[in-house]
Amino acid sequence: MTPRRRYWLMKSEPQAFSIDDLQRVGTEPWNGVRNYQARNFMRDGMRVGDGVLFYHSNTRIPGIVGTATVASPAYPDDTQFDRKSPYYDPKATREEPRWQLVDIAFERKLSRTISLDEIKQHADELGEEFALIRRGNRLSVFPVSAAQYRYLLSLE
DNA sequence: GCCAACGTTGGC
DNA sequence: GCCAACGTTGGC
Repeated sequence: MTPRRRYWLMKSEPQAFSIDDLQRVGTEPWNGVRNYQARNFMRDGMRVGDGVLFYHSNTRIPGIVGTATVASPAYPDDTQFDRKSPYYDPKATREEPRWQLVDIAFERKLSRTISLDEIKQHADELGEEFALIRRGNRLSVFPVSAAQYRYLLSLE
């Protein structure tokens, strides 16, 4: 039996890597995640074909700008071994990698940004537990329910 | 194992 | 650029 598709939200700073960048390259290793909870979601929760809401953070109008899909199982993030990378982790070794990632494939760009501001106005429909609008939440990768995924895209 | 210091995230 | 929130580190 095919497992039910899961859904995720992934944040990226557009000046570092934007939805347009993803559209250009098609598929991208989601490197640089250095938070254990976010890593665990990628390593233990994600499966090929899962749906991803692509979110622009730390920008003039933060919000959801496109969709993508999980395109690979989790595998070690190469940047942890690279001394020249800003993501280099001296405690990680090839034998015992610490950080994992998945590949993300472009699906589509939304016709408009569904802004954080707008998302907050729909807090009731999304539920209190929706991680994006919980106070102080800084996770860059987290699960979204199928209902939340559908609802957010229905705002487009 | 506690917790102060420090670093990062990300909205504003 | 500010700063609240909060995860991580490391001394003890």
